[in-house]
Amino acid sequence: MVDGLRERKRAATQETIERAAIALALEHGFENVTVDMICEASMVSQRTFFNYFGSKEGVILGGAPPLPGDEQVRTFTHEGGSNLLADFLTMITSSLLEREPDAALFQDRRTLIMRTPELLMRETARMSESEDQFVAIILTRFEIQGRVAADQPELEEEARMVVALTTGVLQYVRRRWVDSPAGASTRDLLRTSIELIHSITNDPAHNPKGTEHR
Amino acid sequence: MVDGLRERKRAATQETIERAAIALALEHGFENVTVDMICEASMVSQRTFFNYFGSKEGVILGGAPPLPGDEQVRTFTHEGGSNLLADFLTMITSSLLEREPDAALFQDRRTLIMRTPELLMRETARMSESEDQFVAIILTRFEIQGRVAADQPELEEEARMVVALTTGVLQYVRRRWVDSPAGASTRDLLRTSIELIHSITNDPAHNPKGTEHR
DNA sequence: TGCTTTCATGCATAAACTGCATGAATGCAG
DNA sequence: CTGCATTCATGCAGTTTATGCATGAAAGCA
Repeated sequence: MVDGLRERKRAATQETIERAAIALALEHGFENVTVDMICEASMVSQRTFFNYFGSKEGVILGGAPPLPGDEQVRTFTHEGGSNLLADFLTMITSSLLEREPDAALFQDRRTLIMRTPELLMRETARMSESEDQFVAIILTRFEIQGRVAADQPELEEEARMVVALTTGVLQYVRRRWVDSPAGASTRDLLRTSIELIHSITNDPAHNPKGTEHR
Repeated sequence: MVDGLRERKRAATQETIERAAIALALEHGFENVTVDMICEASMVSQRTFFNYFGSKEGVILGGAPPLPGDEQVRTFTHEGGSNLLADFLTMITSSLLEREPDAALFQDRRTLIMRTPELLMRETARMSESEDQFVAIILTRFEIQGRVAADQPELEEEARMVVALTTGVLQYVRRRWVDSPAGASTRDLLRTSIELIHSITNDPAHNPKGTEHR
């Protein structure tokens, strides 16, 4: 008795609705799809749709906020290198790229979010809502690295700034994601982005040495 | 003939609605105020409200996106120091603090936006929509500083990263704005923020440690 | 077999918007 | 100041997202 019949039915219904919604939105554009259209395609009542997802955006964004998994957090806190921002950014992007059971559905979902400003904005907002949890993760890393909380407030401020900076950089990374060839390496993109940040913040003279990318 | 009667009436109506909306939202909270309430308070029809502002959010955010004025842009492009990010951040925050005719109304509006996540999100989104204009401003500064467009693409990438970073830092700055004493100096806040960024990104070992394979 | 919990649905309603028609106010000749 | 064109405020009907409530059916369980 792994699953009750109820749970299985519930999961099936949810998946049906999600697939219908994503397919419709990919075809007509998110804003041109009504909840009624999704309901008809997935053969549920409108009320059931809202019981499951709460909003039209919810069905595309998925139920849970994109938080990193336990192992990703562990890697970040315990095996971090010398570059805090880079490591954190790596963890976040990993969690964004974490795939669900169905890889194709995952891709469709990401495509849809990327091409719909409103959805992108919502996803960003959702991540900001998790700010406190991110801060906690970073503080854990500080502790493990021996940066004790003699001055907890300062450490927390630093952590919050890291989260804020990451939010910004993510905007940049996402833009590069959408209008870059499908197979482009995320790691390369992150590396060049980090370098760019350094060249911006590491001035004063800002001397572009032989930094050739691509 | 400075103003036609029409223009004056129009301006008066707009102001009446804005004041009513902001006052109501400050008192009851933005989400607890309906458009109908605003309309009743300002004695216009609902249709007129939407003719003026297009949306419930619009009446709080104001008509125009918060873009820096010409003089602010000039200061940024011509009298910039060695710190690109700091200068740009300064320009943006200045434009956010630029006051309209009525200073009190301006303050109310800011307070309201700061304490309402949804409005804050919208304002952020609005600013992101102006990304291209910001990039153009930064590129102008590059040009004036002699960084010629031998490699335009790289310069543009750098500019976009600056805008992205600024978007992130703004989140941090705004949070400090809301829960800090009213008289706190914006300049000090910016300075400490910039220092924080440097201490985060200035790690000596700029060594892109090879992380796991994906 | 009966009882409880869960679930899908219908119904009513709120609230944000939009399109369209219309009459009134304003601007502008003549 | 008179007639015409433009602009404007409004009413009205309709769409869409979203919520609360009641109800009967299905699933779990004793």
